[in-house]
Order: sequence, then C-alpha cells, then structure tokens
Amino acid sequence: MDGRVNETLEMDQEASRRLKVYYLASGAIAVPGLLALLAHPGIEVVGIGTQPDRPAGRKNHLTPTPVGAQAVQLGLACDKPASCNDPSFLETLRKMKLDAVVVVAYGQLLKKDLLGLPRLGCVNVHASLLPRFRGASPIASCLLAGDALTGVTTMLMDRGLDTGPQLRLHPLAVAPDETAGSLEAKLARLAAEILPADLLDLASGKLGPTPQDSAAATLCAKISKSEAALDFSLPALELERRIRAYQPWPGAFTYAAGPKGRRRLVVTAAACVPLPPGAPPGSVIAADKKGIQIACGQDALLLTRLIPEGKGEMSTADFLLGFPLAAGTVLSANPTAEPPSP
RNA sequence: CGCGGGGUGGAGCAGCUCGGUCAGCUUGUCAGGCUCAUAACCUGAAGGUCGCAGGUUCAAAUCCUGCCCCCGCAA
Repeated sequence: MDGRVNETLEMDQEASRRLKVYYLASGAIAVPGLLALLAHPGIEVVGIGTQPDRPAGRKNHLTPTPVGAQAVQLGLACDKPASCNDPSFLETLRKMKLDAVVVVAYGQLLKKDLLGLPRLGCVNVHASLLPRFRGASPIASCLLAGDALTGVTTMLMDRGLDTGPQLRLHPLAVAPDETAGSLEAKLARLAAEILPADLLDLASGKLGPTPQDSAAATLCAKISKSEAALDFSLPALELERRIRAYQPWPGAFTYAAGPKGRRRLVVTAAACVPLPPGAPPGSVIAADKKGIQIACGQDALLLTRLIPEGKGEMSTADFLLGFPLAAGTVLSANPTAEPPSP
C-alpha cells in the first residue's frame, strides 16, 4: 500500500503518537463509541471485530451485528471471528502492534492470551457503575431495581466477568419514565463522549486502574423471555418497572380475550395508580380513554400504550375502540387456557 | 424458502368464505342544540384512489398474480 509509505515518513509527527486500538464490539450501544474513536485525531482504529452474522429477523436472514452494520455503512472492513480467542485471530491482532483493544458489548469472553496481547491491555466499557451490575443485563437490571443513578464504567479487563480494575466511573441520572431502549441510547452517547479521553489518559499515565470493591458487587444474568410475562399478582410498582426494563426487548406482555380469540398484547407504557386491595389480580377495573386499569397484587396498573399482536404500537384508548374490554375481564400471561388452568 | 397477523375517511376496527344499495361501526374534527358547566347527552356536516400495479368480470374492498410497507412468535 502506498499509504504505508507516507505513514512511515510522518511517523515522527503525530502518527507515532496516535493510539492504535482495535474495536471489538457487537451491540448497538457500542456504535457511537466506534464513531467517536474514528473521529478522534489522537486515536487510530486499526481494526474492528464483531460477532459473526447470525440468522435473525422475520425471514431468518443472516444479519450483521449493529457494529458490523455500521462498519459496512462506513465502508470499513470488519473481522468476524467465530471466537476471538482463536489463534489465527490473535495472530492478526498481534501484527497490528496494538496499544489497546477496546471491548464494548461484544458478547464473548476474552481469554488470557488476548487479554495480555495489547500493550496497555483490553479496555472495557460497561453500562453500569461497577461493581454494581456486573454481567449481561446491566441496563435492564438498573431499571428493575429502580435505581435513580447509573452510568458507564471504563475498566481494564481481567479474566473474570466484569471484575477488572476500574478506570473511571461516569454517572448518569435515570429518568422516571426511562426504558431500556432510551437508557441504552443515553449510555451509548455517554460512552462515546468519555471513551477517547479515558483511553488517552490511560496511555499517558494520567489514569490508573483501581481495584473494584468486590464486596459490593452485584451480578445480573441475561434476560430471559419468560421474565417478560406480566404476573399481575406482583405489586403494580414492580410491574411498571418491568415494562420499562423489558422495552423494547423482549417486551412485557399479557393476553386479552376478545371477539377473535386471545390476543397477545405487548405493553409499552403504564403507570401505577392506587387501588384498595380486593380485586382479583389481572382483572380489568376500568377501560376508558385514560387507559386500561388492571388490578395487581398491590395497587393497580394503568396501561397506556401497547402493541397488539400483528399491529403497530398504539394508545390503549385507540386499542379499545376496536377491541372492547369489559370491566371484570381477566388478563393473563397464559396464552392458551383461561386463568384457572392446570 | 422458519411460523403467523395486518395494511379500509385523522385514529382504532367490521365487511372479504357466498363478487353487485357496503363504503359501515366506534372515536376524533367542525357547526348547532341541551346544560350553571362538561371529558356527558342530542342533531347535523366535512372527510376515503378500500397499500401499489396488473388480471378475471357486465360489475371487485371482496376472486387471481406480482410488488411495497407494518407487526407478533421463533432465532
């Protein structure tokens, strides 16, 4: 390549000072960070790696990860190793003489050889204030817990799951109506803002790793779809948090019986309203322009927006115009039988 | 070729199996009325190429073919 010659000539200039990083990431939350690094004059992104394309979507077509898709859009090459610990992939990285590997929502564990490969190590951006919510679902977990504050943490990776020494914590306030989707977008933006500086500060020695307080650590597991079934025997407060935490995925849902049979409803917005105990959980207290009010284990949940199966998102008021729900109807997460089932 | 639902006045739906007063219902908008007042009630009005393009037919929202878009499941 001709470019390489020029690069060499300018080595003594800024080129030699540019931090050479490899970006290893998959999820949407990692996309703004990639763009930020690409745009930063002090950083050279020498490669991008992501998880292999997987069958996804309604046609089960092979689909790239959000990061992979972004790379295509930018016209950049993108590695998709089946495993990032494969010797052949490690060899590719070694040749790049990397200062750092940046890992954001990648989805694979990095093993010892890879962790020790870059000069400065592997830097991870995690979507919580560590050591709280180590693991796979920090964003949803934060909403489920009702935390008012979360953020992103940069850390040097070690062999544990989000256990490496932290570099910096960057807090972010959680809005009362925050959903996993909105929070992810905010955290992605925050990550993009702070990532270049944290990397450069690490390189210059301005920033050093601090061990996490493991005693205060909490773990969060991957979300399973079954969690998204609304169990109205729980308190309304709890359910309202779930609706936000599981939005847009997997989508908190229930079923309602209508003229055409049971219909799956994904609830996208709801509010808690006080209700004296007594009504059976899941029963409709009222269904009007304000929404569908449903009795819960404690208080009631006012559903205000939902996605009926096969339709787009709509307000419950609109939904009711074409799907009348009488007070007393019982909603259940069980798709087949009536509530009193085996 | 993973399974399935849907695109009908601004919004949510019915009608499609058995083509022909079916362009209907609820809601919203506007006007008028009732009322101390109203998100309540009554009367009236405006507003639609029935997703797009072909085809069959005397006649298609309704049957046939192709395409576009949206959504639930699964992954």
